[in-house]
Amino acid sequence: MATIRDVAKRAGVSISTVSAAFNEGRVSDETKLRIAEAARAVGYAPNALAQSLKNGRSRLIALVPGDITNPFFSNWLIVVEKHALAANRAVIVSNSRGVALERTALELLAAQRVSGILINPQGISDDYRNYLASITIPMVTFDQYIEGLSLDYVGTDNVLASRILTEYLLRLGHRRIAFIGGNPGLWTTERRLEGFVSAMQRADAPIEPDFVLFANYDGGEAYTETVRLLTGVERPTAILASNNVMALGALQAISDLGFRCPQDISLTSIDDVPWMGLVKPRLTLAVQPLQELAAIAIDWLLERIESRDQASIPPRRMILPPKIVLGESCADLRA
Amino acid sequence: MATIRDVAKRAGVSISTVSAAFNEGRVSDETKLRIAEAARAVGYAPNALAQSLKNGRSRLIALVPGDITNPFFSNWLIVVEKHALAANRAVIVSNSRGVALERTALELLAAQRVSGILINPQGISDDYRNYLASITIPMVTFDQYIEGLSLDYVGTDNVLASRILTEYLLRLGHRRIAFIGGNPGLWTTERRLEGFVSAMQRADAPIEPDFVLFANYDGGEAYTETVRLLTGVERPTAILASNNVMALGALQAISDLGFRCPQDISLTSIDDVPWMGLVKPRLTLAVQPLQELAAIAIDWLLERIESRDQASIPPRRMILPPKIVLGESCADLRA
DNA sequence: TCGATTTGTCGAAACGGTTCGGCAATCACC
DNA sequence: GGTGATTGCCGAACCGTTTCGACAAATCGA
Repeated sequence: MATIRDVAKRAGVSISTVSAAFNEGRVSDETKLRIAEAARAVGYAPNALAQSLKNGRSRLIALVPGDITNPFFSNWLIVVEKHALAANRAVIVSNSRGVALERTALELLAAQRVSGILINPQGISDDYRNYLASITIPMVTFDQYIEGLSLDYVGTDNVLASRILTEYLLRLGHRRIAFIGGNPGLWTTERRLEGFVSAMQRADAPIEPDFVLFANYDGGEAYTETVRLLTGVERPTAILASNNVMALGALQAISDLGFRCPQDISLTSIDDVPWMGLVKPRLTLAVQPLQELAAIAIDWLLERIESRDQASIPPRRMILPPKIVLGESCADLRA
Repeated sequence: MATIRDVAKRAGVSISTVSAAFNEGRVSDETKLRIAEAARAVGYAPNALAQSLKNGRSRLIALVPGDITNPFFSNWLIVVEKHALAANRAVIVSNSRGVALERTALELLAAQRVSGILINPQGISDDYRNYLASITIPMVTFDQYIEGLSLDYVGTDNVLASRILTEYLLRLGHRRIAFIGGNPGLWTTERRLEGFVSAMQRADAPIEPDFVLFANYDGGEAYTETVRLLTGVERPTAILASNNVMALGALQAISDLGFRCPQDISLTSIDDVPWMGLVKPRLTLAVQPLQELAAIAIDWLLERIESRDQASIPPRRMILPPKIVLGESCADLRA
């Protein structure tokens, strides 16, 4: 690979002049031209490694999603990448699937001196929180909020999302509603549960302990839990699944057991579902405003990265309301 | 951030000894211990940038998929990441969506001196081929094969995949079969078309020119094309879509126009479909052996990266047969 | 016309590691 | 006890950039 020295030699100038020519240094137009020509001739492209080492920071932005196979996260990548590319930065993805890997991923990214991190933090231990706090790289968290950390956060109003869905079911006459949550202790899980509980309580609808389940945001586990729910003595009339893959798992269980949705059981969920139009029945959903969230997150991150003193920017929070999409998955029991 | 010098000072040794201690240099156990302690005390972690600069190559592996939102590719990432992590390397994803970005992505990766590239190359111009050939970084191509390049390649037997599906339809009595291809000129598109054509010819079934369409591996375009197909004077009795998202687009069109699948029109496709069990009817598919392909690709790449002289390894090709999954999306016309 | 600025270029010192040759001190062997 | 190999550590050079101070030449103002 050609280096700056090769270019300098060929153009008959010093390496500092070449460097100045590539950045906005003071170089005469004539010399600039000669250097550009020489660079092309030897096939020179600056070594990003050396640049980053010198600058103390690379041009890489890291995205640490929980599960890249979930379209929610892969679409985050699309948005983030578009913005990053516009700022002449590349995106490095470290899929963390599981908390153990999350720590490893962060250490690797820190070693790479990435310029910023966009993370969906799934860890909940104090240890992990302390580790996050110790990272000095600009960071924006999304989806999962970690309390007590002074980090930027963007996310959806999860309480609102599940409250709206629950109230919708209640309005349709449902009283026996089951809730399938994600991982206990996670911010989104707890908030979505909170919205469900508050709506139920306000309507004086009883919350059956057996009807509150946790399936770790996993489709397979949601399937199992739903099977149990539907084969129990007393069945719910509706299920609120707190994310897309769990909703699909639940729907699969409903279908496999020979139940019909919504005639036998209603289903509603948070998050968009891939190819929703093809899933029968079309689900009623509280969809996260993914495009907006991701755009804000990456913009905030870039702002931190480019600011002289990022510590001077106070931690910000942006919480957007979900968009409600009506489908045909909820039966009207008032008839 | 603490540097190797800080550690050296605290441990009372030279920096070369610290370096030796961290690699497999000759250092006494006692000194090693002291250094480890000092490193912990100052919070030292090697700067990957400096290491890479010195070694001339980073510990990053790049994955350049066509479209990360397609589960086919995001699952590639899962497999690749697992293997890479085991080899203590991180994966950087540069989603190339479109050919223009592909070139940019590669240039960025080259500047980062990534140690290897796993690419699904969508470009087809001579220019692009020449550019690929000029890259000296170890590289393995997958899915799309570029002729005339001495690069490793792993992929599915695309001719076989569409031939099997076509023959299956023919056996069920279909004669008027439509083919929806991806981007004209792309390897997978052409091979899948080839399999379709050869099966049709062998069965003496006529290939209607209007029944061979290209929708650029895009669900929306497939939708449009299918609408045109179904509103034409003479409708096909079956459609072979050459990837998952186009199949879903076609199915959506079928459903939106009020046709029933498979009673009114049969549908089959290549690639797995996310949450296939929930898409009604379940599709008959030729599924690519993704896990195996990705594992081979990353293993080959790691082998190249770790070999002293990667040019000495001749280019290899691995083509695996698809797995056929029977659904209920194809009607038997012989009845 | 002369001193003060500005302009264009250069050399050298970093950034944070790795690596290699050198050099005592220790060990093995006869 | 002398020779040769081994062990454990060090200093210095280097990877490919950026940046800063120095400096000659050109330009400017009065």
